[in-house]
Amino acid sequence: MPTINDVAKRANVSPVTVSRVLNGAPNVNDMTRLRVNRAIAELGYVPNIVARSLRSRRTRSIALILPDITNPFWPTVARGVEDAAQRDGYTVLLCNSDENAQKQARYLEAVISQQVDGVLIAPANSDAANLAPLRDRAIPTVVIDRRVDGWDGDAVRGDSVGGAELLTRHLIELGHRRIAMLSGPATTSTSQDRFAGYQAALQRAGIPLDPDLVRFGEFRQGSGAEMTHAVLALQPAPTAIFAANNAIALGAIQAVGERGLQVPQDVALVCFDDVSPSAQLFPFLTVAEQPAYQMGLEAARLLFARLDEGDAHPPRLITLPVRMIVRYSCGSGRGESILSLPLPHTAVVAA
Amino acid sequence: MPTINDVAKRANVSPVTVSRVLNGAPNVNDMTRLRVNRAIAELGYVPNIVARSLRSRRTRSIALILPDITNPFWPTVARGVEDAAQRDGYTVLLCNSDENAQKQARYLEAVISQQVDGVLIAPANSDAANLAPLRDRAIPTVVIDRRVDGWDGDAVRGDSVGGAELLTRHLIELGHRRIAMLSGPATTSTSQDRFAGYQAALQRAGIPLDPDLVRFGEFRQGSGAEMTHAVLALQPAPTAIFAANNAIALGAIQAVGERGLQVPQDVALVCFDDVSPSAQLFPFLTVAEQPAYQMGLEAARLLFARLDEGDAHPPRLITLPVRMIVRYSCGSGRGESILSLPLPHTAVVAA
DNA sequence: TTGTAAGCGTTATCAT
DNA sequence: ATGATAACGCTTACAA
Repeated sequence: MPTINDVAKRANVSPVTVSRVLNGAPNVNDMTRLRVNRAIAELGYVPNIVARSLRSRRTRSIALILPDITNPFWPTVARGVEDAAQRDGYTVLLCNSDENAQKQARYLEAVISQQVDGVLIAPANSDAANLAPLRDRAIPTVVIDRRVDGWDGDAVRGDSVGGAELLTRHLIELGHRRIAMLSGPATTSTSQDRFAGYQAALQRAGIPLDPDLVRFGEFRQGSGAEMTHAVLALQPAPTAIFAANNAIALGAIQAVGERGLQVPQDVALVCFDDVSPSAQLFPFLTVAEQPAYQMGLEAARLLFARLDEGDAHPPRLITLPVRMIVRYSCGSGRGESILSLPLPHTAVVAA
Repeated sequence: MPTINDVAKRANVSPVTVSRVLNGAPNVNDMTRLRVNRAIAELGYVPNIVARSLRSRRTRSIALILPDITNPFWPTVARGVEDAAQRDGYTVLLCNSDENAQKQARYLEAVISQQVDGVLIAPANSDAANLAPLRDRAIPTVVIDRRVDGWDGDAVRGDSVGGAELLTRHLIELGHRRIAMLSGPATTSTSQDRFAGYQAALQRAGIPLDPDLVRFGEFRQGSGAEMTHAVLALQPAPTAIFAANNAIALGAIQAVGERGLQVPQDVALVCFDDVSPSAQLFPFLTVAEQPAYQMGLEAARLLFARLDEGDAHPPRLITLPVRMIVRYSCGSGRGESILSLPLPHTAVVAA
């Protein structure tokens, strides 16, 4: 592996000059720059980022810590982050915490050890203690998708409360009164907020909350199936289900099928997050779609801005609008129509 | 950020001794080790991997370069890699080449620059020139899922030919004679091999190959939909479709629906790779499932073995068996039965 | 069992 | 516009 010194010798300059060329410093003679670039090409030289980072104390890398890489929502967020990072010349370390606070803690230590310049994290739960290693070292951090109690730093979230309220209201308007709410862990803010929206919609419609119809589990298909079986066994059973995310909704569809019933004929279903990429295949599934790609993009931008500016600005919170996509099929069941509504009572808020 | 020197001072030892404790060297006095560990804990010291890597010339990181992170097949592979890596204390850099040779080249340069110890790659195409930077620098590499012409290094693949033949034969046994083959880029070996298996099955059944029924596009839903529309517009139209991967199959389902038809009533469909996690939702879809998780696991193990052994062993090729899952529904369409067949003529081959 | 010295490849700083 | 020097934090090699 050729080093900067090899390049310097071949170009008859000092290593410092090569470094200047590599970093696009303005004060380099055009001829010199040419010679250096030729030497770089001839040797197939690639800078050693490890050495650069050690000296410059910046790695131009960020960590992206996600709770579940097998849920298509998160890879979409990741692509937004990647695209933003690529534009700014940052490398993304993608970590999968598996919704597990311990695994998340291990990854945090790992990426601190890797000297990442900043961290994007969708935390496994809303306990700020889990983020202490970041705060202690003053590592710029943007929290994605979820609230963390007592943490006031940069954050990007979808409007969980508003979206949940809208979905629930939709079911109510269709005539449903026994609506089950199948949610993720009670310790995540998205579970809490979507439950709050559900509760608000019921209250506004004068429908009493039946605690039996509210379940907290995991944001996974298996958990969704279990919870669905549980609520469908109730007497009387709910006529509609609100799934707090796409994986839970898939579990619901599965469980409904296992009981010899069908969505939407026998049980109505709505959910948060789209079930992409196969969304078109469920023309009956009304969803509150969060702009996943944009969420990643905005979060990364926020982080890069913070890395540039330091603590000049106060923390920023970006709340992204959620749009409800009402899908319904007509006639034979093969028709497809998508009705897309902008959410009136949400907006991008800079706090 | 405390350094190894801070720890050394607090524990009244030299930095070298701290380094020994960190790396689990055997020749350290128990009392000393205790003092050092206490100092580490008290200071909240985390080793600087950048400095360690610069000196030791090993980063304990590997790159995983995948063609499409939004296809659930690849995240599953990634989880296998991650799990193997975590066990061996390696960090995985996940890169998404987007099936794009240029983007792949940029990522290769980036991870070389990052000094990764090794690379796992599912190459965007079968041209060995794309992997030259790895070969030139003698960076241990394992090629996943796809062949690279003229590259003889470690590799892990599924049995594309056998799986394709099995799927095609299945359709033939169901009575189909006009079977469309919708594939990915002709430059990827998986497209080529699956086409070869398709061809072999037709030939064995004495069915002439109709070039109009064979299409090469991209491994994406959109491409699958386009190709489906194209072949369904033929006169006479095919009665069955073999999709070369899950995304193409989803596109086929979509396009069939858009034409007012249904799978499997109007058009039969089989595909390579499962459409997980929504597999249960398509109880009609017969697939050739590659063991994605295991593929990642084996590939990582192969790489770690290579990193340990150097070039002691000749290149190893692991071909993983593909299992065909025949799904069929009875009666109302809600029944689910899965018939799983081990593939008789495939095996793990160590070459 | 522990320590000293040197150096990994780059860039910050200061000088010319 | 270019160069000399030192330093980033750690581990290797050697010494005690």
